[in-house]
Amino acid sequence: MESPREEEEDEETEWRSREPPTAFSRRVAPSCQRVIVHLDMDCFYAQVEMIRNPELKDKPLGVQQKYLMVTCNYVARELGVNKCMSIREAKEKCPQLVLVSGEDLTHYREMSYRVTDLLEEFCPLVERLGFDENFIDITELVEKRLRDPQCHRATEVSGNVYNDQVVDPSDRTHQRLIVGSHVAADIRAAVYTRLGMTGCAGIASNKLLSKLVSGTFKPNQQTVLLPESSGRLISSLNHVHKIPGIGYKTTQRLEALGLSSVNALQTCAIGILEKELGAAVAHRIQMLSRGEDDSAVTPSGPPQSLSEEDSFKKCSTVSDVRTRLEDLLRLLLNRLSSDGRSAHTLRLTIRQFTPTNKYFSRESRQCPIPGSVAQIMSSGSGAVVPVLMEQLMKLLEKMIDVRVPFHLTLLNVCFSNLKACKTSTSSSRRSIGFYLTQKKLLSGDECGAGQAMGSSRKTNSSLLEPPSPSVCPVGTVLLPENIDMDVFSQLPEDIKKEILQSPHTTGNNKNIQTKPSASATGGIQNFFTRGKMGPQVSPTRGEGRPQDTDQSPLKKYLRKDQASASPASQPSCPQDTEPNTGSEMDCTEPGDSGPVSSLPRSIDVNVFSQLPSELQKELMSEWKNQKLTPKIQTKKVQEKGKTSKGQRPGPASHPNNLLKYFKPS
DNA sequence: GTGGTGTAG
DNA sequence: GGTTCTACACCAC
Repeated sequence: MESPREEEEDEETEWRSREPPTAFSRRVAPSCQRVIVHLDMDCFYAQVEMIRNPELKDKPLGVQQKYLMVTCNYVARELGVNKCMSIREAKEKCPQLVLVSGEDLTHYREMSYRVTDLLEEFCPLVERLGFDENFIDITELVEKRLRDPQCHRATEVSGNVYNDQVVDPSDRTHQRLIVGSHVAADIRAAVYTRLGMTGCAGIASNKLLSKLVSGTFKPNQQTVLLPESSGRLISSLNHVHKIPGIGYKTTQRLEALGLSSVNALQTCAIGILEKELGAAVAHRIQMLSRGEDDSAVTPSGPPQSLSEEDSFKKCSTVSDVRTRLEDLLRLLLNRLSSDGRSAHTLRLTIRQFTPTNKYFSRESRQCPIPGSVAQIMSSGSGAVVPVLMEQLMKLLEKMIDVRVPFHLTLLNVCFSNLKACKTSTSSSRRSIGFYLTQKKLLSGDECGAGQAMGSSRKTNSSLLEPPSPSVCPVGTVLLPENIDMDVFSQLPEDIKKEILQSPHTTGNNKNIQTKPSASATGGIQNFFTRGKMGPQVSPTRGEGRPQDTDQSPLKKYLRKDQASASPASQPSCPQDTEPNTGSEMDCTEPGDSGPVSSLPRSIDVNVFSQLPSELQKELMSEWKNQKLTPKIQTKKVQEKGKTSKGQRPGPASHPNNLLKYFKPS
């Protein structure tokens, strides 16, 4: 279920769309004409565990996270165990309870997306709600079946009818829901036969009602709600808190107004609600209390952020924090690599323990990840770990002073602002390549298009449109569509000029200016040149502008420690023989050199091996020939390069290489 | 873009 | 309001 605010916005949009239609108005069928399925997998984590280990099927099974049993199978439920019980209580009630650890969500996440993927085979309008629930708007599918003369027209509902209401096959709305129930049955059958998972479905005319009705017959059943019974369903909720979309805080405020029953909320004067909650929320929740919900089923697409977290009794030393953060980070990097996109924002969230407050609420700090770093990250290389660790520790120090005693009870590391990344070798079905065409807009902020990162569902659809530089206001960058602004902004000025002068830049060059974005001004330099954390901060060598070729971000990432020819025997980071601006970042992971035998010693084999093979070949060729004759190059840039003024350091002499790392078109 | 808040499973 | 590990949206700034 979407948050109330989003749905308010939807409502507003809907309302506007009822005005005389224009080319842009989005006409949505009246809610009674829609057919929405809510699919809720039965005790999802437990089912996944039983599929992984069929021996558990007939045993009472609980899934444990820390000291909590987050879910259990129906065998356990029959023995008195409930989800969210403490482990101790569950064991008391059911000594034979089998417990499996559910802290690693990998398998659940995978199955969750497999379910969503399968649903998308039926219909594109699938919205995820957590790992185990999906909304599917099957209106089109139902209409198609109703129009199809070949299709046998069912007169009976498949599954249960809420309130035992008698269906009227001559009623058009009933017909839709009858057909919808058969579609839902087909969907559930497919989920079972192909994935081995069972679940409950609710079929109704909107998301709210479909969700409410899906739980009325459990497990592994489905229920249709006919419109005449919606009042009864909504009234069956004995408290406003039971209405999806009204959470704890809103409930508190409603109770302060003396409103705890659904009926009280339905009949409350809107002015009173507006005064307490604001007009938008007031309107929204009163609609919900009446069973009305016009919000659209919005396809979720791939996740917009990836995070890993861990909670614990106490973490109070820097070294402990580092260990925990690094564990989380490595997990996250693996996931990012599988995902196939690059992350452009890094966030650290903590929860502090204070004696007075017991649990301090979460707080977080985030920072941008420069494009070039992001590219390396998504390659799956562990080489970025030290760099990111340093950033995480900096973020931590923005929240707490590590020199005085501290007590953390939770750490969360999050990658967000995920963008398509052509260099990915991922074949993941959820990878961005699955969703996007090869065409991609310049990122929204650079275009001034105002595409908030938080609303990338909309961004996703925008990405399917051809690039339209015309939307960029004057004064913004008009770069070739295959150029990553993040990377571009970090280049030396002379290289920027060279690129912009190349015939690739079809726009008006006079308009071109680099955006003084965070990534441009502080981004990569901050990432690479600040010393170690807090009390141990060491003066950095060569802080500031890179001095030579190897100080470019990419070269720095590629360069391995000079002394680590035998990585396994060299766990620490020895001194670099070259000027080093990168603090810890040059301390790369031990790599497997594999067949790559003729790399220059300064190159990290592990990182090298993650590069696209095309680029590997190119680099090898260059190193071998010691000259600039790569097979694949950004020709026009190189041509321009020949005419550019004077010698410039580093990347400028390899503009083609660097350009390979710019975002794909 | 950032950080807090609220909601959800 | 508390107990896990997420994920998303909104909004003020």
